[in-house]
Amino acid sequence: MKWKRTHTCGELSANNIDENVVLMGWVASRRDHGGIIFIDLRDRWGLTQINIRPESSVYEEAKKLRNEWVVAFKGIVESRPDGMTNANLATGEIEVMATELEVLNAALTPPFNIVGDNVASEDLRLKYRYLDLRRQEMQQNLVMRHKVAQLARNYFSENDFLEIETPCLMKSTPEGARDFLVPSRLSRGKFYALPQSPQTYKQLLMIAGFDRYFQIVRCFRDEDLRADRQPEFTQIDVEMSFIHEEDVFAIVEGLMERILRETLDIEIPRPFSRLSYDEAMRTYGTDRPDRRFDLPLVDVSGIVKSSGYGIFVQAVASGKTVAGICAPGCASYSRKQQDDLAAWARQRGAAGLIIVKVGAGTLEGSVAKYFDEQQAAAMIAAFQAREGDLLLLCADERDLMRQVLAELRGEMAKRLGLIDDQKISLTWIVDFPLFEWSQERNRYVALHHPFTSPVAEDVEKMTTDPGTVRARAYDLVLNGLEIAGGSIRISRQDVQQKMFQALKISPQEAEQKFGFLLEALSYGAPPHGGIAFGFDRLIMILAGCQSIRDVIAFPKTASATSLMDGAPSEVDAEQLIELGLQMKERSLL
RNA sequence: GGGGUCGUGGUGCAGCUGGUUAGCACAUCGGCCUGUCAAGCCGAAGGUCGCGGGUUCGAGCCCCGUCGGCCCCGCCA
Repeated sequence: MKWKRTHTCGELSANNIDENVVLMGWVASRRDHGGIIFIDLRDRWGLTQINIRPESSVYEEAKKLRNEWVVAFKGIVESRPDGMTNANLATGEIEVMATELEVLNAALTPPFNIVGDNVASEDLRLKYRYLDLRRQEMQQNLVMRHKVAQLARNYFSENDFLEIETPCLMKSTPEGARDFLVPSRLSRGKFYALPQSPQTYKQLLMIAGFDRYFQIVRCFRDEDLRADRQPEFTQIDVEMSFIHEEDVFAIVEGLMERILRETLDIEIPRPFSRLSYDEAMRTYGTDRPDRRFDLPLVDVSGIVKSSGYGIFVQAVASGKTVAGICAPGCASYSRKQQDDLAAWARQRGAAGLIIVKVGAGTLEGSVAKYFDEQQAAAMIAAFQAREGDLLLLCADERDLMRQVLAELRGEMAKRLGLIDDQKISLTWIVDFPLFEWSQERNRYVALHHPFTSPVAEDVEKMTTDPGTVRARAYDLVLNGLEIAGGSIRISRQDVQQKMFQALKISPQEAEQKFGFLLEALSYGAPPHGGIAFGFDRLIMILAGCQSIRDVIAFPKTASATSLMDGAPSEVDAEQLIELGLQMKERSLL
């Protein structure tokens, strides 16, 4: 490299005219007119047009340049002739008249286009991730990610929080997600686990007196992937002492307010709306409703049980629920469209979908005749339906019904164009139950995690009636995605032990797995609580991406592999020997 | 573990109910062109259709298996 760069490719303007400059970057585009040659030089700050005239001493060499070559140009900033400016480019008023050129590195023709919208398939993008990341869209996503991370750091620091790092090699814990295990060489036969979250550490930091902690931290869960789930992901982890739920809400709302203002220039009303878990489940069928649109679930069991429609009557009699949503203006759906919807619902486990058209104050369609006038009016009132609407009804076990209708609600909103993608909807979900019955494990499991505090007056019921115990937990839902979740923690040892009991964790196991925490709780643990953000998901929404992979520099595929470097891979026999490990054929297990 | 979907020149896609030399766009290479900005025009090269097996006179197209990408269910406190 012969010269020192004087400017980036995004900063030259009319103010720099006549200056001698040195730019370095990648050839984004080459337009060879036979005489004059234009090169778009690209770096992460932008694009600058280089002008090479036939009389230039670098003309012959410039002819050889190809896309993605790395080059340095020395030249003079000139104003573009009238009518030749490019308003789409920050540097569009000027161009650099090349006087000297140094090729810093030639490049193979890339396997896909870096510029333009002919986007390659995702597996190819992942294999050549370093090329994919050159694309403007990906650069913008990672800039957004940095901005929000930086903003969060500043915000928490200004609010007197300390960023403290916690270990990546920790003790494996039962409950929750499957751990990634790391074999120990020094303690042969033993394993570390990578943290699913720094949950216990941040609680120990509270006990240590580091009131107001935060950390932007990598977490690991060895579970199957989704568009919004990676085996390693990042949390903004927060914990505070001597606080109540409201203190957490206030801090988080302040952060979200600032993030939305400074990234999307959106002002959001505070305080954020709140919805109890029960109400969310009743109204939307899910604990993370997308409230950018309405379309509520309406339980009409009470109305239909006295109708003449056998399916409904029997369903209600057998303890099932009949509920539905009202699809506005869909009465014009053809028989086929209706059948398709029913099939769609069956595919998701519902027994079917019963579809009723709404006329002028009446119900129409084959089912309508089973409803008398009064019942029909009650139905229409319940759904606040109008003529031309379509009622989509489901008769099933409550939880299944909710699951199906929640999905149907989202699907119909999409089809009807009810989702305003410019809109931001933030809702706190509160009043979660502490436990959830697990059919599979035949015991209660923690809905949130086993360190979540019960509501004080429910502590006694932890042993007698766990299903009714309320948790001091909360989630923050953004446009139907859970972006943060937290709780006030258990800070008393006796309550923590009750929790383990309720989860059928024996005192021995509790001692073995969580003895350190139980002991710590007995050395003066302050009341404390906090929250953790799914940082990648947050960025995904802010960047308008459909997948978390697009906001992670080097993500894994759906089968948790890295197509670029080939991880995971086999290791040398010697490495296994050192660790005291031996591979077994799957058939021998 | 299960379900769905995709896999065609370097890339993105098309390929009718299975039937002659598998199309298009971009990229690449060459030529022309002094003002373009994802330059333009002309021309060329480049694929046997992820892989294996099967059905058939004949398969990119049908069937079975397998590998890989993506989406979903289970799972993810």
